[in-house]
Amino acid sequence: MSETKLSQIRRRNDPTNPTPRKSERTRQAILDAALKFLWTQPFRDLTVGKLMSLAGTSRSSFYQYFQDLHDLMETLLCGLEEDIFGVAAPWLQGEGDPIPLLEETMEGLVRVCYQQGPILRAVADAAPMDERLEKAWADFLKDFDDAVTDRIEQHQAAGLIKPFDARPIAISLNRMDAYLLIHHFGRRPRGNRESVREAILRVWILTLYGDKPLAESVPGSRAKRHAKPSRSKNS
Amino acid sequence: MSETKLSQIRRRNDPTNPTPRKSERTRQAILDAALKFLWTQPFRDLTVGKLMSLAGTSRSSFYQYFQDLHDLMETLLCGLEEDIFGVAAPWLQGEGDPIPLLEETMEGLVRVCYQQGPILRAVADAAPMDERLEKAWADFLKDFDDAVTDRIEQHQAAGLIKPFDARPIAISLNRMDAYLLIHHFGRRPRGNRESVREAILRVWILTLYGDKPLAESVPGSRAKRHAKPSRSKNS
DNA sequence: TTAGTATATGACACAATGTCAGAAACAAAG
DNA sequence: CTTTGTTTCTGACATTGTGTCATATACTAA
Repeated sequence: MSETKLSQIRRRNDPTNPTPRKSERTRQAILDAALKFLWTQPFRDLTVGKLMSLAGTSRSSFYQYFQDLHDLMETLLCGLEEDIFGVAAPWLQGEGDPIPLLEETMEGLVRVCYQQGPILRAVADAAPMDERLEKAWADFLKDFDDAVTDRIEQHQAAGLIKPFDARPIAISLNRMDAYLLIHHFGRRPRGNRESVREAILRVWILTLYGDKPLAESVPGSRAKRHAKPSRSKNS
Repeated sequence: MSETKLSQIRRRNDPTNPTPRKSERTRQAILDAALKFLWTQPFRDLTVGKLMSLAGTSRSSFYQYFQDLHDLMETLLCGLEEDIFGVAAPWLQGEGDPIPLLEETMEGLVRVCYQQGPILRAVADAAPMDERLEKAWADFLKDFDDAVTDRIEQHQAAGLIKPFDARPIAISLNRMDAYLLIHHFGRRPRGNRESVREAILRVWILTLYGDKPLAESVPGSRAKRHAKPSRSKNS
């Protein structure tokens, strides 16, 4: 008996298995349904009932896969965190002239958040309602604060950035990013990718490398922009 | 009959009335109870039942005074907004050397939030759960973004601040303030007033007036602080 | 004291959660 | 194809919290 059972378990857990277990398909259906819902409605309107009717199974089966809605959000957050740290690698870890690296990183950040904005928004919305999720969200932010702080300090040691207390600046920049990305990409209709990217990039460069001569090689930035920039008071 | 009725109403609405109406006392008791609760517990644990048992009346009477918990939070937010705009006046509207004005404003901001931190935190926590409150909170933030943006642009016109796009910087600074104030003063035990004040002030001055020689007149800052500042990596 | 209004209360209907025992679907072995 | 053991799904239930309403109680001014 034990051999048989073990082989079943082995097969079942094999990720290359061509026919994934039913449970995996259902689980994915729930995640897809959640995403679909959050593209058009805020997290506060999501209930287990609505979600599962979207996913096409009964309400109670939700609890086979997730403890509750916040647990589900935590799952989505984990995926997002990987993606974001992936695209942030150039500036956080790359070598060479930091400004092109920063451009690449922000380009990627905007791309990822443009695609997954609702997750960002929904997690931020849901976090205060659940202790665990609140912790996960705080850690997520803190990981970025730490990474950015370290990078600033490295660049300061290398003379690329003026010596100031790095952490508050890192926090400031990260909170602005979070606000802008959630605000513009958190729900449909989404804001303009290019303008968000440019706004974020401009502030980072100005804040960190502002005393250096600005490279005009920013891809996508219009040719001349030396006059007082158009006041972007659109909230 | 109409005279009698009117005089009652007049008396009742007179704020200088030595014996305020019962309803006013109850209303205040509810607000006090809410504040007391929020000093020690997060908004997510607040229910109408708990609140009213703290306030000393029955659960259902809550609804005579507020539509729901979010409506109550909105009331608390309004009070806070007044206080904050009050203390922010020096830098936002004052005349003269901007750095002492900024110091005064940040001193006041920290003082007010030290005293009312839980309101700030609870409103921020509760906002995503209610459309109206979300709007009120967004407006609250936007009012600040607007005011700071205007002030930066005025100082830019006067040559006190270098010419850059003011709004993203204003947003960045405001979001950092919100984060730090909520993080350190949003619940007990609260963080250190002085260190928060210094951190915020440093970033604002560095960001806005960074190219100017720094006045060492910051009240409360220790005499010499020219070496690399102690890395404040305490989250 | 009383009349009339203001305030407070308990009972109710409703919505959503999370659990559980049993039903149904599935997949491997005979 | 059937059997058998396991996985997955489901409806019913108990629980918690909300907001409303008719009615009871407590005020206040005359």
